[in-house]
Amino acid sequence: MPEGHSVHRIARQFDRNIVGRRVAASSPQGRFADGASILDGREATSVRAVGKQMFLEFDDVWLRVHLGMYGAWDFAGDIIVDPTIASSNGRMGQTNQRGTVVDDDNDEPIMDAAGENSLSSIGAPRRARGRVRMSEQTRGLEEETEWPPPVVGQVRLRLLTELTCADLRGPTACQIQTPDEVASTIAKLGPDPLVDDVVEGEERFVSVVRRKPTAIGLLLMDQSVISGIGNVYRAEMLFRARQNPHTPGRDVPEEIVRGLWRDWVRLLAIGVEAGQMMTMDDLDPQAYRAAMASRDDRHWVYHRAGLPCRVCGTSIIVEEAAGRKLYWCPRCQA
DNA sequence: TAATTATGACGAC
DNA sequence: TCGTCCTAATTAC
Repeated sequence: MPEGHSVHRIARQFDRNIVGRRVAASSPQGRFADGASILDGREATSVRAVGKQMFLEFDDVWLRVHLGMYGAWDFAGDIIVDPTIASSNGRMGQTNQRGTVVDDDNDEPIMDAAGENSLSSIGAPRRARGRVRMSEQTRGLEEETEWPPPVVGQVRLRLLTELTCADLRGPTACQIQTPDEVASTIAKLGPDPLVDDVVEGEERFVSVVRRKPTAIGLLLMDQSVISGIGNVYRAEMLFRARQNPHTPGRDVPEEIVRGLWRDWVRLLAIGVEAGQMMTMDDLDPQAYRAAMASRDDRHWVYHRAGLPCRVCGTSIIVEEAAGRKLYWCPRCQA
């Protein structure tokens, strides 16, 4: 599910609700029993997101989590909500003070603990009043009577504070790291606009891409070249730049490469604030609303194989590239 | 009930 | 380039 924007949002949830608190850690599923026992009873001291990975610090012990293709964190309990997170769903500038929801596949509907969806206030985040549960299945918050919440499905790791429960399932990576190991993991990653200086990041990205014979469509997905881009953003960014995915990096004009980086800076920031991958922001508001209303209609090319290109009408094509589906318009991106 | 799918990444050839 | 791992929802039969 997650590309970079989701991971930064999840890190903010940890910052609000877990950091600064002691946790009871367990592995209901059993596959992270050793790691959980190391974390159990410790206080979370900080959290970092870099690209698609999150690092949660417990003093000198770090937890590294990579959600992979279908990993997810579910939060339950009394949850302090980041006002900027809560202000998504087309209601930018408003603050839902009672609750929010984690990513579902494509967006994050907002509801509060009472099932309403229109609370608004500006200011510091407040604690949810009732006991609530956020999940992807329910797409909202619902009253929770049991505490701690019953374990549902394959929970690799459960972190429980007095108020909050965070359940991790399906991660592709979940491990304990030393500070050195964290540093080494991060050192292997390409620039992340929300972590690195954007000017330095641009230079790093441009110099690598402009040296490589590898197709630009592959380079954008390469986490050592640029952090946080996944299959959806890859396809959308290439369309926005009208770039052929097969052009070798070194043959892509420098200004286009710089444009790709700057587009990622913009899209990531928007994605983090909005809680969804907004890649059609250059559409006019009405067309945009119409596009967003339909679930299958919110991208330029992603998941649109066989459908007419929104710009030129040509059939969007899909091909397999390094085991992933690559969507693009053969005419606009000739 | 089984097959298919997914916004990822790794290691073996 | 292929197989493999991780999980759950959706679709097909």
